[in-house]
Order: sequence, then C-alpha cells, then structure tokens
Amino acid sequence: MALNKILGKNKQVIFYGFSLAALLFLLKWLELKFLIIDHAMEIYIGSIAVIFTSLGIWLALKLTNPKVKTVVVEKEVFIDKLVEKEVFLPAPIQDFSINQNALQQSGLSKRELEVLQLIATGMSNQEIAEKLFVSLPTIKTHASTIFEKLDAKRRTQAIEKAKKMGLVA
Amino acid sequence: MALNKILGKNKQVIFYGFSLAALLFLLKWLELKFLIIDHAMEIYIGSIAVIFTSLGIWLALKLTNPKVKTVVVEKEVFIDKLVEKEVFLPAPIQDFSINQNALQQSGLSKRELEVLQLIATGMSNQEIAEKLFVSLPTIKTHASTIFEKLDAKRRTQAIEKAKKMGLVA
DNA sequence: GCATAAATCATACTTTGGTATCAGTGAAAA
DNA sequence: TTTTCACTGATACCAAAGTATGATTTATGC
Repeated sequence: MALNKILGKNKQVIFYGFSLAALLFLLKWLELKFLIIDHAMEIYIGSIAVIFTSLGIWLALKLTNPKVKTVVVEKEVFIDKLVEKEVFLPAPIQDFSINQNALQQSGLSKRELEVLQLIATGMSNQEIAEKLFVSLPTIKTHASTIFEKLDAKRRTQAIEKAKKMGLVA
Repeated sequence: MALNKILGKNKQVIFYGFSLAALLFLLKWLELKFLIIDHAMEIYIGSIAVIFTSLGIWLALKLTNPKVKTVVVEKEVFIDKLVEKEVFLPAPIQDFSINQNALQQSGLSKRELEVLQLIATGMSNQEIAEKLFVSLPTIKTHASTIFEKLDAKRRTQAIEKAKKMGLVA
C-alpha cells in the first residue's frame, strides 16, 4: 500500500522532470530564434524568470507538506474589570489548500477525515455511527485505520496530531 | 507507515534534484557538441532558471505555509482580592495567564487541571499516572471529577470543552 | 479542635475503545 | 476485464476508560 503510493508519487516526479526538460528545450529553441535580435533579450530573460518562478511555485505546491497549523485562539478576561480580547485570525485564503495538502500527506480518505473530525468534537463511536447512518463496527474500523495512518495509539492522541496537522479545527 | 511517508517524500526531493542535475549536464553536453560558442550565455540562462525556480518555491512556501505559531497573549487583569499568595504551578509553566480565570470558573483544582492538560496531549491514564508518580486509580478519580466539573461524558469531550474554555493550549 | 476540601489509593464493576480477522459491494483505474 | 481500493459490516476478544463506594492523610479555615 505504502509502496504503491511511493511509486505513484515518483511517477509524478518523473513527469515533472520531463516537463522541465521540454521547457528547457523550448527555451533553447527560443534562444536560437531570437538571439539575433538583441532587443528581445530583456523579454527573453523576463519570460524565463516568470516561467521558472511559476514552475517553482507549482512544484512547491505539489511537493510540499505544510508543517505548522495556525490555531484560532480567542481569549477573554472578564472579572469585573476591563475586558481585553485579542483575536488572531488565521490566513483565510490558504485554509483550503493547506487542508488539502495535509489530507494528502496523511493519506486519509474523505470518510476517514469526516470520522476523525467527529471524534475530535468529543463524540463516541456509537454517536458517530448514528450520525453517519452506519454501524458501530464500521466506525471502529475507520477509527483503527485513522490511528494507524496518523501513527496514534489512542483517539486523544489522534486528535492532538490532527490539530497540529490542520486536519481539524 | 509514517516512516514510509517520510522516505517517500525525501525520495521525491532527491529524485527531483538528480533529474535537474542530469538535465543541466545534458544541456551542457549538447551545448558543447552543437554550440561551441557562447558558453556564458547558456550558463547565464541556466542560472536564471534555477534561481527563479528556487524563488518560486520559496515564494510558494512563504505564501502557503506561514509558520504562524499562534501565541496566546493576554494582559492579566487582577481580580479584586481573590488572588491570594498563589503557589507556583509545577507542570504548566508556559501559560500562567491562561488558566487562572477559566480555572476558577470551572472549579478545577490545580492537580485536576494538570491531569486534564496531560489528557489533552493524548496520554493514557496509565501514562499520566507514571508521569505524576501516582497510581492509576488516582488518575481515574481525577478524571471522573474533571468530567463531572466540565460536564463531559468522555475525555475527548472534556478536551474539546477545555480548549474552548482556554484551560488547555 | 473540628469541619472541609484536596489528594491519594483500593476494589469491583460496567461501558467504551481498540485490534484482529474475515468478507461483500461498487466504483474507478490499469 | 481484471484489479485495486474505499466503504461497509460482522464477530470475537482484550485493553482501557469510566463509575461507584469507601477510606486515609494533610492542610486550611472557622
């Protein structure tokens, strides 16, 4: 299972490699064609810069796994004196992509993520089973695979890891 | 399984690195064979490509994965006179200001808070007992009273409520 | 001194969680 | 078409969690 995943990802990398090769050859060709005109030099360099910057961004998005997850922290003090409240907003834009990346990294399926999130809310397996209209053994099976994938011994540990990975709020 | 994943990821990076290296050498070879002139140009273009690819990767990493460790900062407001000569908490040194207020609301004792925080890290009762040098029944008793005070049925639910109350990080 | 509460421990019991093994189905990919 | 995989489910068993009850010790407030 894990072996297949590695092979699959390497296939992707090979694809990246060939894309890069094609791109470089294209640039070679462009160079040969436009090198006669000196004024095209800036455009040429600029194009390369833009193209490879994009390539870098794309590569990074594809190959990296986000490490730290921001946690929304809201704190209130209210003891008959003044109230101080500080809210740290996480960046709202990349929330989706981060979760997607974390999801892929963890290897969890959609259903498993769903169960994990319900576990994190403090629900019992029985309650989760009823909420999702499946049987208790099914939830137990999901839970077991979740723990295995997250390398957790208990559900509480899975919650901790999931929070740090940004899989749950 | 997590180990395999790490290996897989490193494999990707290594693979990509070698692919890039191979491509550059290929280009060099082609250049030497077909275009004996203008070596500087090739190197220049290649450098730009590499540099901007790196720039793209760096940009992507910076944009999508801001390492924002959310830190709970709270200016403490004194509570009339109930703050007696308080002893220093042994375990949760890091966030002194977090608990005090929420602590009084919840009615948890110092020891109970300590146990609760360890529960939230994913530890089992047995592990907590060993860490605190007490017996397993003691931790169970603490846990039960904690759940009662937090009005939680399970430890996972207690974790959820504790997080929302700011009792745990 | 005495009541109170926190912290400790024990024993017995019930419930839930977690593992192991097996298996059927349906959809998607090779 | 065959294979793979996600999802589902069942049974059985063991481990851990949680409850109930009772008890001892220590420190603190009245």
